[in-house]
Amino acid sequence: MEKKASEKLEPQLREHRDCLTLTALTLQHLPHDPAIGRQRHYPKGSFVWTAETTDHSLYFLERGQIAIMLSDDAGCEVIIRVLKPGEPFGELCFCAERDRPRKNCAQASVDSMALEVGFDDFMIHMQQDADALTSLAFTFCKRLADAESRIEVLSHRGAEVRIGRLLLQLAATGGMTSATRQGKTKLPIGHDDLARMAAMTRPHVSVTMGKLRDRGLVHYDRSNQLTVDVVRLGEYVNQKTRTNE
Amino acid sequence: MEKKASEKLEPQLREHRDCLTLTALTLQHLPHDPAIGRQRHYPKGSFVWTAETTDHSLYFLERGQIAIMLSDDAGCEVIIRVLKPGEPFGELCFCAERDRPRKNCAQASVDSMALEVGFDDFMIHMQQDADALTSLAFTFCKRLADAESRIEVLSHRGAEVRIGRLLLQLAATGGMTSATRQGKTKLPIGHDDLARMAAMTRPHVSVTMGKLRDRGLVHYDRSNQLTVDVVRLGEYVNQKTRTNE
DNA sequence: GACTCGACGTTCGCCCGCAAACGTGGGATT
DNA sequence: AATCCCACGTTTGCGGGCGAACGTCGAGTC
Repeated sequence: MEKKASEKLEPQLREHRDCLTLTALTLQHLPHDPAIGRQRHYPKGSFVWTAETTDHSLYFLERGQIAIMLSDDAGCEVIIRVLKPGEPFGELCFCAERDRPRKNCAQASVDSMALEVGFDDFMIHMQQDADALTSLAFTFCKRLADAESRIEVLSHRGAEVRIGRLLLQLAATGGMTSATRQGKTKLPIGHDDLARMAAMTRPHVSVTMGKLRDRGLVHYDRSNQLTVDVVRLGEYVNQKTRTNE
Repeated sequence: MEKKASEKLEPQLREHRDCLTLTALTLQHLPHDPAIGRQRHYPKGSFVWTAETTDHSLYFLERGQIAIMLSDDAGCEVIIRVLKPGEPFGELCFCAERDRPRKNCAQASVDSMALEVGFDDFMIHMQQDADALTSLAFTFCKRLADAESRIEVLSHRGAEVRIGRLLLQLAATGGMTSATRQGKTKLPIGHDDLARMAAMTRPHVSVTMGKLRDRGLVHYDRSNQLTVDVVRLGEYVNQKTRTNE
């Protein structure tokens, strides 16, 4: 019974984090061979690829931060995923895109370094290294779960629930584990990025965040990072969801 | 130049379909050993698992149709994915769910048969069969692409664009390939299911579909299945997206 | 053929998310 | 210290999506 508190909070999350640490594909699964890829530098704001890019490669982020976003006709608006160092990205198989006119694009949100690997080289290595292949499958699995979480977020039309669930998802996956206390999670993210993730306008995000802050579910101000009270926000969002359905 | 017409329409889709046919994990990748799993029967409307189910297994659909949906507190509302015979489903790794109070659930939309396989048995087989493991990775990849398409669909708030893009996605992935002509795709789906996929209300879907039908972009009536004019609908949706941004 | 059932259609009023424009404060640069 | 720049805040009018309730048509059942 000594694990009661953490079990009550997030038993599956704990298991999930262990799983990720152990099995997700990272830069370390690649052979330490300089010939395996080419190191590239991406200044802040530059694109690794855009909707117009035709050649598909794989990348492993070495330093910095890359955001995968949907490239609207009017520019890249919706953020699908944000990558941290070590993670692979790119068109991980040629299946990734359909015949739709839009594709995604990848933009460096800070100054970044990435290793570009040819798809064929990568597949050859995957077929030779069963551990790496297993890790690749788990990486896909994790991202699929993330994507389905995003689908859940976007399936809610109400602003508070939508932002609330997005914050909960970010706290569960990308959040700084170094919480001040149980259930408080810091999120290094601005309203602008939240708006692009929730497919909302930035002012509306500010209004909604203000409401959540007034209720004491999140904390932030001009000089302090966003902190989410996961437990209370979760309760509020669930109650709000129930009453609206 | 003899492939000009099809290339112009959907070059990547063709490649993608080949890719799927060749590499996606299906029932045929399992060893033909009756001890590998247990065959189960699911009557129409019954659940393979619900939000309350605690044990996680893998399933391969043998006959019928299963829908994976988000289990809202007020029941299952949003359809994430619809499976066809041969496809695997279930908690494909224990990472699938986070600490969020909601989980997904699986409901048989018609009378169905599925093979239940233990996770451990499955993983053992995956580690012994490199081809199956590669196929598993491609299956995840395909579903990740599908999920990201859904994110794109749900990121649009306008009803016509939202329904239009959903129809285009369904036509590109699940649609009957047997088109009457180039660019016309039949979709065996009702307004009710469309509403659950687009996270809209059923009446609003009917209104929106009526508008699209008036414009000649889709065709259907009380006794004829839905047919989508992929090319014209794509043009309309893109134009509509541009003017609104 | 009368019945039921399920799927599609229609209307109306409320609410809320969006757009646009402007205001405010803090931190970094000079 | 003055400046610029960026992130967050706030307001108003408007459009449209939602909810609810009801209507209509076709198909299968007996």
